[in-house]
Amino acid sequence: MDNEFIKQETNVTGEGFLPGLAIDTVIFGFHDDKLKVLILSYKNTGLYALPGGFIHIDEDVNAAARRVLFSRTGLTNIFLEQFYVFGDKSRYDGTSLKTIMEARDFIPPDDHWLLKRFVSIGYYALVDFTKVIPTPDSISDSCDWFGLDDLPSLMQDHRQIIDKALQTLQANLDHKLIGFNLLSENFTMGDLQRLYETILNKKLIRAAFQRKMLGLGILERVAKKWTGGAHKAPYLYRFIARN
Amino acid sequence: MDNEFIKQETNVTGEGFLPGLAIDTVIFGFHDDKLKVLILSYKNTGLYALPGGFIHIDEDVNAAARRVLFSRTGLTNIFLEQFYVFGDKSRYDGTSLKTIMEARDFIPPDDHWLLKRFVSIGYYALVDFTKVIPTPDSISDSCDWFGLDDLPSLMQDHRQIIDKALQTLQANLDHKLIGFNLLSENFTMGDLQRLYETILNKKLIRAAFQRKMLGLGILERVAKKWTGGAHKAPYLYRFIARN
DNA sequence: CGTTATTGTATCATTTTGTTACAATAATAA
DNA sequence: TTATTATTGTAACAAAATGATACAATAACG
Repeated sequence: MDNEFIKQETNVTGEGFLPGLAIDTVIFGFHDDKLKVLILSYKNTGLYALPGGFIHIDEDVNAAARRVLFSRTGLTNIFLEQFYVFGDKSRYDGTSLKTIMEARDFIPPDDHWLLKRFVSIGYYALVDFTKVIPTPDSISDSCDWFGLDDLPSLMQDHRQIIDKALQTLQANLDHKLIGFNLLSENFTMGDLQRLYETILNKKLIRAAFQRKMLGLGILERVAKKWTGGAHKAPYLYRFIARN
Repeated sequence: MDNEFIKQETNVTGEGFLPGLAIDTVIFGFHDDKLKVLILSYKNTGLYALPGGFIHIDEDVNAAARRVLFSRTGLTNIFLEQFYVFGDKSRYDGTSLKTIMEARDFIPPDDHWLLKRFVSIGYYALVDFTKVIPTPDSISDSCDWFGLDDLPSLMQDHRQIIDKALQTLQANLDHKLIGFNLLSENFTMGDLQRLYETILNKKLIRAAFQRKMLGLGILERVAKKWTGGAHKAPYLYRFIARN
C-alpha cells in the first residue's frame, strides 16, 4: 500500500517532516451496538497502536490528520477534530518504535529522529463503520476494529488518548450534532437511540428521545423500512444540516 | 526581569527547546464589565502579540504553558487549559519575528530557528484581574490589558487565536464552572451575572439567574457587603467546589 | 425620616423533560 | 386468512426547569 513509514525509517534525520510533532487519530466506528476503534498491529512485535503519522514540512496540521484518516479508511469528508495535545515529556518512550524498526531488520542509530521525544496532537474521527475498508500501512500486520472493552494493550499512552477522545465525544454529542457521522446515511430512530445510549453509557427514555430528536428539525424522513422484525416498520431518517 | 528571549535569540539553532513548537496564551481578565486580554508590545516595532513561549526539551507542554502564565501574571493555581492547535503552514510568517530582532540590533541569520515554521498550541487562562501585575519580558515595552473591542492590530494570527479562545470560553462557561476564576474570592450575585452577560454577550433574567446559581450548590454566602450604593446591601458569595 | 435603587425571594406562566399508555403494523405462526 | 408478537409513532399527563412579574427588605443619601 503506502510506504510512508519506510521513507520515515530510512530517513534518519526526519527530513521533510516537522520535527518532534506527531498526530494520533482515534477513529471511532459503531457496530453491533458497540463503539469500535481502529487499531494497527505491528509485524512481529505484538505491539498495537493508534493510526498516526507526521506532518510534512509544507502541510497544514489538520490536513496531515485528514491524510492519515484517509490512508486508513479510504474516506474523505469525514468528521475529524482535534481534541487534545499530549505533551508530557514522560509520555514518549522510544523503545516501542525501536522494537518496531528492529523487527523489520532495520537497526536505527541511537539518535534516529523517531526515537526522540514527540508531542502528539490527538484527533478523533467519526466514521460510518460499513463504509470503511481498514487498511494497514506497510509495516503493519493489520488494521482492525476493536471494541472499547476489548482493546489490546497499546503502545505508549495510546490507551489514555482513547479515553480522552471518548470523553470528548461524550461531552460534544449533545450540543454539536456529530453522532450521525457514526451511522449510515439512513437510520431508524432506534439505531440513533442505541448509538446515543452506547456513547453516553446510559439508558434513555424512548418517547422523550424521539420527541427531542424530531424537535431539533435536523432529521428528514425518507421512506419506510421493512425490518425483517415482527413489528411495525420504522421510518428511516436522514440527517439534514440546518441553516 | 527575565531574559528568556535573549537566550532564545542568540541561540540561533534553538538548542534546548522543542523545535517548531510554540505556546500562545490568551489570558482573560474581567474589569469594568469588560473582558480583557493581556497583550505584549514589542519595543520600537509597533508590534503587539499574545504572551507566548517555547517548550524546554525536558519540560511537559502544560508545564511550559503554566510557566508562561506565571511569568506574565505572577500567579499560580490558575485556570489554564489548551483549546486548539494552530497548525496551518500559512499562519507563520517570520517577518514579524525578524522585525522584533532587528529592532534590538540583532540581525538573525536567514536560517535562525525563530524564523522557521511554528505550530502553536493555544491555551486560555482565567485570572483575577485585581491580582495580576502585568509583567513585560525583556524585549517588550509593556504588557497590558486590552478590552476585546479595543485590541490593537496583532502579530500573525493572534487575533484569530483570541477569537477562538473566546468561543471556547463561551462554550464551556455553563457546563464547566470556570467563570469564578475571573472574579475575586468574594463577589455579589450582581458581579457574577454581569460577568456571565459579558462573556455570553446577552442579557440574562436576574431572578432566574440567581435561582439557578444558588441551586447549583456551589456558592457559599460569606457576609454582608456594604456597597456604598443607595440600596439594600447584597450578600457576598464565594465559590466552593463540590465533591 | 422619606426617597431611591437594588437585592432576595415568592408567585404564576410557559417550556421542557419524564412517564405511561395505546393504537398502528410488519413479520411470524397458527 | 387470521391471531400473535414486538416495536414504532405519538398522545396525554406529571414533574421539573425556566421565563416573567411582583413585592417586601434595606443601605445610603439628602
